[in-house]
Amino acid sequence: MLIKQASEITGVSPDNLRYYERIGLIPEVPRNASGIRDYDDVSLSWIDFVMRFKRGGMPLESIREYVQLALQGEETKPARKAILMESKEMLLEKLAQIQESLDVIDYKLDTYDQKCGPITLEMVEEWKKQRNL
Amino acid sequence: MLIKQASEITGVSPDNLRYYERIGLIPEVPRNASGIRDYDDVSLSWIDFVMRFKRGGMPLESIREYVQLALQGEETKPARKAILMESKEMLLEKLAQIQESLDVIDYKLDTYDQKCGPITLEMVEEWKKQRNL
DNA sequence: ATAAACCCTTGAGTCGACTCCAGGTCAAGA
DNA sequence: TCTTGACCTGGAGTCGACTCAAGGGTTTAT
Repeated sequence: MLIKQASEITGVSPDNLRYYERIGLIPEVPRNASGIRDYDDVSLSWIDFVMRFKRGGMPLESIREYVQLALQGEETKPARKAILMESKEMLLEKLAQIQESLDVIDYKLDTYDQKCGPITLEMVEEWKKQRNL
Repeated sequence: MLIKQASEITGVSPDNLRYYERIGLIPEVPRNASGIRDYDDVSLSWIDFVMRFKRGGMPLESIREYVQLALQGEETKPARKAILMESKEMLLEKLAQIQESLDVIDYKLDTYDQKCGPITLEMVEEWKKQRNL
């Protein structure tokens, strides 16, 4: 399968697919006789795997590290497990922060008619009270 | 309160506080007679407010837009409400994506001893089955 | 056999979000 | 008074993650 089709399936631009391969974020894709990339199911599943982490907000460097370890074989399992556990922590943290942002938004939306203006001293007091400061 | 203390309270570096003010992400902070920033509760609550959005992953430009509207008064309420609702959508989307990343990680961790190696064709098949592809 | 629509690599450019620096002001203590 | 340390501005530099462009090869349809 050519890069264009792989791009349509994965939603990643051809330029980006080549870029990700260049920096080792995804393993090298098989080539045909003329050196043109020929994506197969394995290539696609790597992209799918990697993009889930990327969309979760993980830095490409961490994902790259994981992928490179995976390509090196069995003896890198402990290192990979460590990365996964670290990443999980990071994502849980992110989840909590997004939840906090959502809380602020819902608060603003709920009390929209009263509270959407510039912040005033009274609002600050109310704010503090709500957070026990 | 001097910038250093404001920095300690908010966890945002002084350089960054000045930068955020420069780009209009937070409103101008009051100054003392010699032109030195003098943070008060209102300044701090703006920073707190803005940082919640930022930590949620919202682009600074969107936050800036909201803050600038809020500074312009009552007649910008509808626009601000729209931004909040848009942001909420975006954050919910992010939440879902992070949840997906976490699912992948948990899957990998659960079946660690069997599945942590390079991706194989059998794994691709299992993968597809699990996602009904 | 020529054009159109793909593909390739390498390297440069862009953009958001910092981060640092030079050169200068100001306030408090020895 | 002089040093020390924290502050100021404006601008340049950095970094991650793209994104584009130049220059060239290949395959397919007409």
